[in-house]
Amino acid sequence: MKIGELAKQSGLSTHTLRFYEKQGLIRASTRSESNYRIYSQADLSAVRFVKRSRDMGFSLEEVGVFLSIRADKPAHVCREAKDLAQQKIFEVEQKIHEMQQMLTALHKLSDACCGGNESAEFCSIIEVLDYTSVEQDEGYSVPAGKGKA
Amino acid sequence: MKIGELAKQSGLSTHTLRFYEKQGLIRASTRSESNYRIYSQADLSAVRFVKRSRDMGFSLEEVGVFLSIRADKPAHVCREAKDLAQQKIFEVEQKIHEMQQMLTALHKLSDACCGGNESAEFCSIIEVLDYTSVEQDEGYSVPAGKGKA
DNA sequence: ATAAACCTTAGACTAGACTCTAATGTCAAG
DNA sequence: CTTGACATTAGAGTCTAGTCTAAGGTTTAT
Ligand SMILES: [Zn+2]
Ligand SMILES: [Zn+2]
Ligand SMILES: [Zn+2]
Ligand SMILES: [Zn+2]
Repeated sequence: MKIGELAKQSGLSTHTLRFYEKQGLIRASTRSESNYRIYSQADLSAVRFVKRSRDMGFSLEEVGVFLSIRADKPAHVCREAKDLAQQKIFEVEQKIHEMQQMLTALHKLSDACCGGNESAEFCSIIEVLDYTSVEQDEGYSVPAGKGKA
Repeated sequence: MKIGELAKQSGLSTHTLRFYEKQGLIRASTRSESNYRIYSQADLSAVRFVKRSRDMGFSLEEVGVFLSIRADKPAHVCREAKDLAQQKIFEVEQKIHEMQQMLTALHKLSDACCGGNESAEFCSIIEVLDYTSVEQDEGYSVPAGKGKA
């Protein structure tokens, strides 16, 4: 099949497929007389392998490592693959944690504000973003802010 | 204070502060005779406002909106600020959800593999990444894979 | 007076993963 | 035979948020 068909079958764009080739990830097993890329079913499998890996959060570089393991399994050991997976689990957990921290802060921010069409003069969101625990030399004092504003 | 001092006080680099200025976010209220940026306490507050907003996940563009609300509160309404906050909450929740999906998939991937120093010939990680629900025309069948490999 | 430490500018570079363009060649259908 | 869809290449552009460099000017301390 040609690149357009592979794009359809894999859910990636032709641009992306050529880009992956340039990155050394996947290449067509043959070329036509007119130099068109001709892909086999095995090529399609490889592309899907790449896509699945990407969907799990692996970078293109990491996918490259998986591909080279896949290309010559006896030359590699399980540990190589598992290390990558566990490293990725760690990274994703870290990011989830960061985002959950953000989310907590954002909820506090949002909940304090009425969200109405009134002037933002006493808007709690701006106040909270503005608040500095130790504010000196400014004659500025943090508003009490009991209600939503 | 000069930019180096502001950097210390705010926890941002001088590079970043000049970059923020170029982005139209914060500028020194005055310049010295020798054209050095001279920042006031109010400038420091603004920079901290920016930093806090960034830490909550807002983009520089969004921070710019917050800053303009902050700069002229009566000209704005609470809804503007709250919309931004809620939109961000939505985005962060989306991302957390995606990452949790990834995490589930990654755990499945990782748990199936022994992680040992044996050949990756039957490595479950490669197998799982390779698996395609509907695989035809290839004489290829998905391995049973009961054990960790 | 001279070195260290600071400041200035414009602009280039980084990462990651695409995404698109231009200029040209090829192929199938009407 | 021409039109339109598809293909080729090298290389440039996009996005975000910095990060760094070069080539110089200024301030402070010794
Ligand atoms: Zn409000
Ligand atoms: Zn309000
Ligand atoms: Zn394994
Ligand atoms: Zn194993």
